[in-house]
Amino acid sequence: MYTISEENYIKSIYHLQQHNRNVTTNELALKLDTKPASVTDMLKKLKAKKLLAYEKYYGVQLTAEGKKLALGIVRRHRLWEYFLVQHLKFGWSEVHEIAEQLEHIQSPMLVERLDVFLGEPRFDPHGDPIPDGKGKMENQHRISLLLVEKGTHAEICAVGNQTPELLAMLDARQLFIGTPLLVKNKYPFDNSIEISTAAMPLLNISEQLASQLFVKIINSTTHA
Amino acid sequence: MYTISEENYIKSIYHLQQHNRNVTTNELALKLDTKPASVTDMLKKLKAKKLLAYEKYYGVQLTAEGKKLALGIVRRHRLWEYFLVQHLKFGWSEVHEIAEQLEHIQSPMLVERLDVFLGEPRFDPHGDPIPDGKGKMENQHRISLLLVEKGTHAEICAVGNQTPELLAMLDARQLFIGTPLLVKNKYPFDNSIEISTAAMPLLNISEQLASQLFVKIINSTTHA
DNA sequence: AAAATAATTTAGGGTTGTCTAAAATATTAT
DNA sequence: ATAATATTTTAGACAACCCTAAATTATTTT
Repeated sequence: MYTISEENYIKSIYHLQQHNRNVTTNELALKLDTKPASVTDMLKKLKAKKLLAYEKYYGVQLTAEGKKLALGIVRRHRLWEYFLVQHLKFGWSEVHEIAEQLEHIQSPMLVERLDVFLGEPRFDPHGDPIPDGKGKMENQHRISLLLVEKGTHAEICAVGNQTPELLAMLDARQLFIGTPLLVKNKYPFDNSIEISTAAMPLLNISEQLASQLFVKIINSTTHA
Repeated sequence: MYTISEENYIKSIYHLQQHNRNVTTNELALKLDTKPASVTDMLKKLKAKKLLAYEKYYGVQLTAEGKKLALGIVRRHRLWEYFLVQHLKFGWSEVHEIAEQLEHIQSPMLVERLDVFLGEPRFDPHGDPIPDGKGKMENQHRISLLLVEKGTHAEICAVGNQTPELLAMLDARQLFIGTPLLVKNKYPFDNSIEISTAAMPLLNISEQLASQLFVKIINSTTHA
């Protein structure tokens, strides 16, 4: 089994690898709130355990085994988030911190039973897909709100990051996973977007916010 | 906040204190599966944190603050056990190990919401009382099976320890928390007891086993 | 292509919690 | 009451994980 620290490194590398092909020491130190020197130490250790390929000065990638471990951690994290929101009635912005702890509980049987208890959900409360027992996950057909054309009906299905700042902003505007919306206008001046929802008839979304909002297109009236 | 190790020490001291007024270094080392020297080190640390009173060579007792912490840990442990058995369908003999990990998750809000979700249970699946948010717990009217007289109807309400050995034995005999039984005979030769249950019409219980089984008396026909 | 800068690693050290072996203290037996 | 034994503590060390400061390597600028 692996320590909590090791698991956190593997998870962070996995997430960073989604965007950048190659993960650097500094990125990792930033993400893990630690110092580059500490990262180097741990990378050597994880390399020895064959969880990642690490070439001095040239960054890191997960091995197949490392990726498998990462997906297991992500699975646990997202299942617990689902439990916290669905059954314990936490707000979706409050659960991340607690799930960070719960994801490290060691017991394969616990994870499988939790999954069954929850009804084998495919997406967590933030709209992120939950890997199954074999590490497979569904790829939701999602697109950044920035790219949606004027006149399109869509539904929020994920958020790009889970900082408290972003989540607080969405709460205030009553924008949640599953909220339907209509893109009423797009302003090239600042790339902001004007939408309307059931709760909010007119809402201006900044470029920065829109870039973090992912939607599923319901139908388009543009070409009518 | 406290480390997992610190919490484990406090919890073990609490449990040992239930039986022995004064807890010794060796007892603790045995219970925590560690060496006496390590225990001494930790006791000094916990004394400095005012969680216990510790006099060199003369054992340990928890302070009010230490006891409060211990009750908090016991509360978390037993709530999680309840969740694991009630909702995730674990056998009552499988949950201890997992609850040992879950009890260390840090989040007061999580505990309170879990409690509400579970329906604020007063007893865990082993029949042990669950402390409430203030550390209060109900004292079930329980008595060792050894002391029950012949002809008495009773119901199992707790087990004295949770070793896998004991729990496996109870499983095999289909003896669970809540199982009603009748004491048919007591044999002074070896202090064994003969009982009958719905599933098992005639069952001999050794002195060792009976001493670990606690029951609630339903009614007595002895004086008829 | 050399110099300046940025990123990364190494060296040496701290903390927590553990260990073994030896010393100190308490308890029990005679 | 002293000797033998059991318990507990101290001393010194180790592993995991983190740190700072200095050295090394890579990248960017000129």
